[in-house]
Amino acid sequence: MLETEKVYSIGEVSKITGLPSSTIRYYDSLEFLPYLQKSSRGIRKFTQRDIDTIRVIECLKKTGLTLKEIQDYTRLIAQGDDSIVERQKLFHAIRQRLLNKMKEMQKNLQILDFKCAYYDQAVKDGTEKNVLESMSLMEVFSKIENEN
Amino acid sequence: MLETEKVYSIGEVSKITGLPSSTIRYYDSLEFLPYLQKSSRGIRKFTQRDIDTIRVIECLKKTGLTLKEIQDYTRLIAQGDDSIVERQKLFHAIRQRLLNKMKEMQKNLQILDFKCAYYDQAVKDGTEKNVLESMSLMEVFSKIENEN
DNA sequence: CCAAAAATTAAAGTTAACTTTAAGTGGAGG
DNA sequence: CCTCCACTTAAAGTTAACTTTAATTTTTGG
Repeated sequence: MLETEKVYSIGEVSKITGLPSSTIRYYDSLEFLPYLQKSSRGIRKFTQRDIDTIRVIECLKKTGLTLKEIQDYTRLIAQGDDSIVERQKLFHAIRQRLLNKMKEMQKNLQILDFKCAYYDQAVKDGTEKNVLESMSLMEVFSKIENEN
Repeated sequence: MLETEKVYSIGEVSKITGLPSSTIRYYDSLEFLPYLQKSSRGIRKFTQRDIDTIRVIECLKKTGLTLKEIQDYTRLIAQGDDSIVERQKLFHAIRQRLLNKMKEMQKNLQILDFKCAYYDQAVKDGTEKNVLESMSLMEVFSKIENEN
């Protein structure tokens, strides 16, 4: 029994990933899927590996990479082992980028915590007037700055 | 001694916030700065309050709100105390949105941790070939799923 | 075997969020 | 007074990341 890997159509991959088929085709046109195969008639045949690649692309997009940057990365893949050091550096840099983003999110959470507390008080009072005097956003900002 | 609050020019605010003047004007044109005053000759005079507003706008943008959504919020401000309950709800929802985003970032960090470990090993080996067999991204994905 | 559903490409269109340009005004320093 | 710099508006231009359209072809189920 020869092990034949399951292949997926673009429609199936669309359902699995939640991305429209047009987007997946668009990504393919940017050469984001270096392992993707096509049938003799030109129909795309996705394997689990291609789906994983799409998931990684989504991850990279979420950490703020542009499609141009992702393209640079997938082109490195196409170069094979010659580019592994470069790709190693790249991923460590991207990881750092995400950590910075997460730190920023923490700060934004503090601002939103303040805003929630502010409006909770305003709703209790029935007016903003008194809250404005007793709670200052500036204090939150300088607190955030000084955390460093 | 009457307390006169310091006012800033658009150029100063640009330096403080890191946003181009054109962007600040653009935000003003979208009515993002409900408290902003202009001189008799039409020159914008920013107070600390306006700068704080810009900081909050940046925070909202970072948590993923569109300018359209931010506009909806600043229009609520213009309605005064009548809209405080709505604004309270809004900020609690935005806060939840940020928390979800932060959770997603955690997942993305796990993917990037895997990618870093993968390439660290590949660089050690001098090739990807063996790593491909011993480390599977799919395991990371299913682990992430099952964390719930 | 045939109709319907799903796939293909190339090219044009869309949207959000700015950014630039053009033409002009106002105040500060020499 | 003159020049320069920072400010103004309105309108046009830009860019990224898709999305839609049109015209075909392929695959699939009865």
